[in-house]
Amino acid sequence: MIVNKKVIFRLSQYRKAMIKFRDLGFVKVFSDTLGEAIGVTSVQVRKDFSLFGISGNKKGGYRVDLLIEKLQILLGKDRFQEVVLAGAGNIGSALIKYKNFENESIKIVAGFDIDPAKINRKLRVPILPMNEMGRFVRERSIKVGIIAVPDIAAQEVFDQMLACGISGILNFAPMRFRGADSVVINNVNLQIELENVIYFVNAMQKQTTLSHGENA
Amino acid sequence: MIVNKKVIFRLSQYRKAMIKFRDLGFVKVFSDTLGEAIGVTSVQVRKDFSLFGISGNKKGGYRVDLLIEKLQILLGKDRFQEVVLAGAGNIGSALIKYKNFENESIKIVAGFDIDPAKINRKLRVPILPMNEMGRFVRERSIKVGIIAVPDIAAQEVFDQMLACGISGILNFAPMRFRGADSVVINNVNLQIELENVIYFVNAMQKQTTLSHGENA
DNA sequence: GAATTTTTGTGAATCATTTAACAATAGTCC
DNA sequence: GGACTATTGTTAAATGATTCACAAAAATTC
Repeated sequence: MIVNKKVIFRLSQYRKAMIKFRDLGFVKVFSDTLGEAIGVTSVQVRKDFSLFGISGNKKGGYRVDLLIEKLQILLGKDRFQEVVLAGAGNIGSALIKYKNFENESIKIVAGFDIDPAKINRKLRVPILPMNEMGRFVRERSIKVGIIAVPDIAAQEVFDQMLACGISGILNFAPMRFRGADSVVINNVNLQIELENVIYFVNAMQKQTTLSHGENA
Repeated sequence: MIVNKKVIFRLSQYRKAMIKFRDLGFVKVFSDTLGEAIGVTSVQVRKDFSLFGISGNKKGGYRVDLLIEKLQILLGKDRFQEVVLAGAGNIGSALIKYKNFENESIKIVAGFDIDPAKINRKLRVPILPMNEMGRFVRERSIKVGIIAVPDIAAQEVFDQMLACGISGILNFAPMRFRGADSVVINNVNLQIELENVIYFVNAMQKQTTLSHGENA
């Protein structure tokens, strides 16, 4: 089955909302409640679910526990997912310290950096030299990596990750990789995200100014 | 004109690519070169440009300098954009230290936090008490804020930001805000991004396993 | 237990985005 | 300077995503 990223993104959101509902004591939930929780229509919810063979009960909605379980399995949250991180700079370190991951069965098991000053094998999440990444990843058959190195270094780190069998990457370097077919890449470009906000804020302001102008 | 987020996102990418081309000494660039640089078709590039009245020359492509200038203006990069940040935790601090912003005429002018231990007015980007945010933002007529506080605190910070005139938000808290109409919000949900990568990696692996099974 | 209500699930319709097709035109070659 | 080529800009077609409309079924009411 070919599904697009957005659908899976919504599944994650559904899951999160469902957990909130469960913690509030809900036993059942309807597609419109769930939709409202994440900002989509009830039809969207049902369409998404039908794609994965998730079904509810006419008039009875969806059972919270069963739904969560199905989403967990779909999203691979039934077991810990080990992830490595390249680049122990600002963002890299922030991610390592980011608590939410561990609650969510994602574990950054090691960071890697070229800077010898950053190496520290004693940490809960050790920071190891870049050149040990290959062996580490292969030994543990890790499949997912985070790239948080400066863009100059990113392509090389990317190549190394591919070479040692990583097939999914969360990338914070503001660039596009060569040889990126057959790998899953999610790019997070903070600068562009912020630029985007700024554009729309400015556009709104122009809009307002214009309207005022028209009234004057 | 109503444009969607993705188009503006691409404009940012075009701009970045163009700057790279300029630095490489290019004087002109064609839509297919530019498209390839960011991973879209040449038609997409021209369509996007035509939306904003950016035109090139038949057979001659686009002049690098003029194109950059137009994109700069469109994206509000012709002047510094001041931004405040709420939450000086892991991600907040990383953002404050993030060098790329300043090169790109985005300036985080202050961080705000409730934790007294984090307050430091002497820093290049001072960390101030949360309750000073309103006045600060109003005095400087800042329009864009970053939310990097834990999700429990996020709604309140959001309300405060709106109250003091902020109309665009980059949000790192994994949640949806109440009363979010008439504000631009870009959500960055690191957990979901990673979860997404994990899903597709797992899906790929299942795919492979299945195919092998079929062959056996 | 029939009628009514509520909610799911889905095929068709709409809406949005991307790609294809091609005319227009500027430059290049001979 | 006429023929040829490369590239833009745009209209139309195709594809993709979302919403509408409604049938089916379960629960509730009378």
